[in-house]
Amino acid sequence: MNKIDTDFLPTLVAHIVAHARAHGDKAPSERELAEHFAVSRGQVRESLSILESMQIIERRAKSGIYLKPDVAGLDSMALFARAGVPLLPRQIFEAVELRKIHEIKAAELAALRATDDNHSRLRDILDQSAAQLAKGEGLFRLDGAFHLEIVRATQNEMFFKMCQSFYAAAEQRHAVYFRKPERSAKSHSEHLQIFDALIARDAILAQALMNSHLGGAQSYWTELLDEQKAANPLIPPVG
Amino acid sequence: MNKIDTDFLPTLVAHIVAHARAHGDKAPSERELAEHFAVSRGQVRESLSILESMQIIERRAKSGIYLKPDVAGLDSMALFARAGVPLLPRQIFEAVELRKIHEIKAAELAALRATDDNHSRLRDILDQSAAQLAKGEGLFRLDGAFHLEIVRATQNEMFFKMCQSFYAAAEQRHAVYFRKPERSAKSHSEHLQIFDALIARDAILAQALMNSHLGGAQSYWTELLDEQKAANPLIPPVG
DNA sequence: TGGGTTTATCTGGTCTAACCAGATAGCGCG
DNA sequence: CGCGCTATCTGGTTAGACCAGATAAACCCA
Repeated sequence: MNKIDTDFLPTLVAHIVAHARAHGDKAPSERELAEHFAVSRGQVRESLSILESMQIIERRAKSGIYLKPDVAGLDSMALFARAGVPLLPRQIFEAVELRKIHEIKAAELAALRATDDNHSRLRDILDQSAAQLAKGEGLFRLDGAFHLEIVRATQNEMFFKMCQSFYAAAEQRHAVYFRKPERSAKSHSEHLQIFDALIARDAILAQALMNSHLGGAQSYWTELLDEQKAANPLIPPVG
Repeated sequence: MNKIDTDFLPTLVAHIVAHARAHGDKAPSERELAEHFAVSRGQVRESLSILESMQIIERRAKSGIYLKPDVAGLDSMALFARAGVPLLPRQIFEAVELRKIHEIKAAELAALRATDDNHSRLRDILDQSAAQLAKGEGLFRLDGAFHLEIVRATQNEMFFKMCQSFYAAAEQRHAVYFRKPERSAKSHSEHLQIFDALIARDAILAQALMNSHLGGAQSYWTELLDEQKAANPLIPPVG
């Protein structure tokens, strides 16, 4: 029973969100949370202080804990994803847009700066992807790995960490996306093209290829969100 | 004595960093920290859990608290800045590069999406800047405000929050930069040009102007870091 | 019945005092 | 000198208590 379980935070978030939805943004009290999860109040307070630092909740002295309605940070998004809390369409749109901005530039920089090590890591991922496709399985994790490896090749650690959060937050959605086999195949062939551009150190081409590669994904999400909006104009207020 | 003072975290970080520097990455024990800051161990643990969630420290059960040597996150950078802990040259380089990537794209999107409200906010800032310059004072905060307002005009909240962290982390360095009056004047005139491009909704021009505007800053930092490196090849290991 | 006031309860904020068990270092023995 | 034992330290975790402001329920008066 060492330390607090690493997935206690997501569980806590899920619980708080569920409760807050039904009680006007108000979360259960610290004492209630402690009892519910069978831990001490101290443990709960530690976790809550993290959530507060992420701007997910607000603690009003002597009043209660309130779920903030406008979560937009990178880390908090990833946490919500792990907690299984759906994001607002607006948040997905913003995240997809940001991801595109980042990765297009990453492709350019990667073409210029990638080391042999970066190249071989990318090649490995592509090989695994090919094998996966041959077995009739979707890409999913390998897709994310490929994209992140490109960001790593920019040699900018901060860049890499930021993009990691994007993928952490989008994991579930990507899993859904890659359920259709033809998407995996298309993605893979585009990855191969991008890889060639990186090897050739053609920054312009790499950038352009990444642009169209991600453009497909972006329009996919845009259309999906439009459909959802049309089908259900009442958007649930999701932190 | 409500809650924990909002600047307790920076103070704690500064203390931990100072101690860890001298003791091989090892921070004082929780009990020592509690005594030093005259608070209970619970308070210390709450703060430490936040630092751990930011990847600034590592808590090894029954062993101690260790300062992580490779802090690269956005929030942690901002916290270090508030704590007065200098960043590694590499981190500054990375942050400056990322900031440039973000803001160039922001200028483009802002040209396309800025509302009348965004325009008038920008105009206000420029007016204040002109007044400040007329009084012979440097820009500094108004420079950051202008840049952030452009990001806000992209209508992408997540984008805005991310860039806020950049400025929080860079505040001190910007203060130094703008000590030279001619830099404020140059910056202001470039801001005016960018503003005109935004009003004209010329995304291409806005992007290009922002590129050269930030290019100046980037080369400034690059040169400065090169000088430092030449003068002191021994780079202090700064979280 | 309506409105204002009193009161009892709840809540976060904070502290103290423990216990546990593994990590760690110091000591002593061989 | 090196090995092993032991006392100490450390984070992890809990229980219980007190404070004072926020909150809402109960109450009372007009």
